[in-house]
Amino acid sequence: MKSKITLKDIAKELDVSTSTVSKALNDSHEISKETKERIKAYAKYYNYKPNTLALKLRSQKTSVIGVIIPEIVHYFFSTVLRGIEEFANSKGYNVMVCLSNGSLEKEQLSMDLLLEGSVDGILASVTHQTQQKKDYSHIQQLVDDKFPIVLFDNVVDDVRCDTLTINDEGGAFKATEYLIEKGCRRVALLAIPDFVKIGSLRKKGYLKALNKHAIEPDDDLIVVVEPNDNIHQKISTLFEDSDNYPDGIVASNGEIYASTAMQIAKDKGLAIPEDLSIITFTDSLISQYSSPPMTALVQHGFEMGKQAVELLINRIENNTSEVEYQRKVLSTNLKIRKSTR
Amino acid sequence: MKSKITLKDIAKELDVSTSTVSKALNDSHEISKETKERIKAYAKYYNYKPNTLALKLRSQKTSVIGVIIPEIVHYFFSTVLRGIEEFANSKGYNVMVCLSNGSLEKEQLSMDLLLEGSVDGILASVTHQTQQKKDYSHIQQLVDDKFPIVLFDNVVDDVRCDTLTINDEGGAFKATEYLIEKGCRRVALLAIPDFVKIGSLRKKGYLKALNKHAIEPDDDLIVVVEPNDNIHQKISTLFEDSDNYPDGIVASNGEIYASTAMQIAKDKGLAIPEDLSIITFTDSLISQYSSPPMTALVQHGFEMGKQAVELLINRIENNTSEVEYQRKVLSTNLKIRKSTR
DNA sequence: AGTTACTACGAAAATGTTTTCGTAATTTTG
DNA sequence: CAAAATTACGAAAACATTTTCGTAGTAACT
Repeated sequence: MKSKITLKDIAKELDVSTSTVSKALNDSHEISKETKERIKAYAKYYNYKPNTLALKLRSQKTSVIGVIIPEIVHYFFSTVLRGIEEFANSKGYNVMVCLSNGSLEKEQLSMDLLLEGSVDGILASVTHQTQQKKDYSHIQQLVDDKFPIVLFDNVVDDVRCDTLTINDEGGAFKATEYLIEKGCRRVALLAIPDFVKIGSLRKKGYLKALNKHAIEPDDDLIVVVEPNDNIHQKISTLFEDSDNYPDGIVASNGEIYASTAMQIAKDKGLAIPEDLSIITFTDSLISQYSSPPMTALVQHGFEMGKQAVELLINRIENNTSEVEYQRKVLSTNLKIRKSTR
Repeated sequence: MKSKITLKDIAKELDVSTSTVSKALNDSHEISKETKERIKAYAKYYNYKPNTLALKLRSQKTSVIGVIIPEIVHYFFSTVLRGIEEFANSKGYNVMVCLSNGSLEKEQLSMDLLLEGSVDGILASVTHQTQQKKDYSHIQQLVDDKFPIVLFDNVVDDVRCDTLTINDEGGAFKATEYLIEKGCRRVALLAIPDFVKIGSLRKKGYLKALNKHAIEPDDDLIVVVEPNDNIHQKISTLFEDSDNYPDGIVASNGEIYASTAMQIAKDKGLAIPEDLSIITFTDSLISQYSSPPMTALVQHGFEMGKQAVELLINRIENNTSEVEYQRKVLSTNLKIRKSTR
């Protein structure tokens, strides 16, 4: 790589001091017009670019935001990342991504890495494993150090820091109630294990809706899909007894599950939405392009990314470490398609 | 944020020089065992972490790789990014992402940003707009400066640098030939405009396969979908004349198009795959979860990301600026599902 | 005893900036 | 015309490291 020209080079060549050059390029009033012009012309001619590393060291600011997410090949997370990138960029920040790939260990590693002064702040969605093991020490440590951090989507309550979530409970409630209002009486829930925060919240919303409409919850209608389960087999349990098929499904764990359920139902000869209505959490391309296209709870990922950055930059720039942390909740809305009556 | 302890702090407290502290922590033989132990103990107790920025400035190395991609909410690109992240991490690099969002201007901006010394090298897939305008000056400039850069997926040939692509021509050929061998005689192509490199290559492969099997190409069977087209309407032109329906479709522009075509065909009463076979480029969740699941050309995104990083790190670390650039091509393979006979 | 070698450390330079402060030279003011 | 103010610049510190080189003191060899 071609070595770059520095302030010192310019100074030597033009027989002035580096401070003069620096000031001239920064348009300081301390420097005479002629000198400024001379220096600027020279700098421009040799395509001088200040060394970012030096600037960062000097200012003790990296202008980089670290993002830690469990996965990237994932519609919701990539949408959030898009929001993060766009908004961060508009504020003069760059984005560094670290994928935890569902592993607590990698999550901790990433934090350590980012912490070693590479970023001004961290945006993170914790992995399921972290929640399962309830090991939040790496996050707690950041908070103790007053390092700017904002948790989004899958957050932990035990740590006092800014968080941004979607209204999981409300969304599940909304979806379930919609099905009930459309006449469903046996609404099943494809659930995420309770130890995952969003899992327990969505289940809560589901139960609340049943309760409001005086429908007795039926344990057989709640299928919890664990990490290593065979999805197809697990969901098939809903369709074992042909006298007791569900007439509605809320797939709180997303479209892959919803789609699988739809396929199983079709194979059993059920018509959708006539015999069975399905609503999925998270609205990606699968739900849009399945047949029939699925009614979905849309989570505004882009908006979430944007607002998360907003919170974070606020922490970073206003040194608001003493200010009470915020817990923001984004609402979801139901996008009605053809998988519901 | 809590201010961190520095070498100087330790030195002052322990009444030695900063160089001694530095050497002690780096286990230099110049320092006596007792002094080392004293210093290390102190450093550990106060959780000393060297300031990364200072290290980077000193070593003139950021250990960061910049990635510029057109989109992130995109199965293929996110998969590539996953490969990049994982492999880069294993080599001690972090990943900075910049999204060009399909705009040449943003692409240039991102390069400028990254160039200002924030990264050791750049990995980029150029946007369609860049190829359309044939403005490669920002890339050429990097190459002229001998800045490490590797282009992947959508590359430009006019610039002499390492590239990594999938075998677009071969893939399209393979897909088309497969359909012909299964008995299709009217194979349509959903095409990307010719100015996009991968678009012209895929079309070439398609035509080659027709030629090999002595099938006369029919312009009516080649539908070029331009950026602002109404996809549904454009693809529908294939199904205007019921006497001349295609019996095979190669969706070189991906699953959304394949899926739309499938929907249109179904609406026209065609059975898939009996009446119409469909193969899609890029294999994401849509093709897996559509009904029927689609036969697809799988592009090994993860592998591409990994190899791209490999090439780049090689350039960075071995100062191989004089070495001839490489053009690697990754093969694709056909994943047979239910959308083809 | 005189030379050499080694040990254990410190001073200073180097990475590339910005910024504070000091100061000649000039200009303005009363 | 002397004092004050302004202009235009440079020296040096600061950011936090690593590394080269120098050296005092001791140990080892001939």
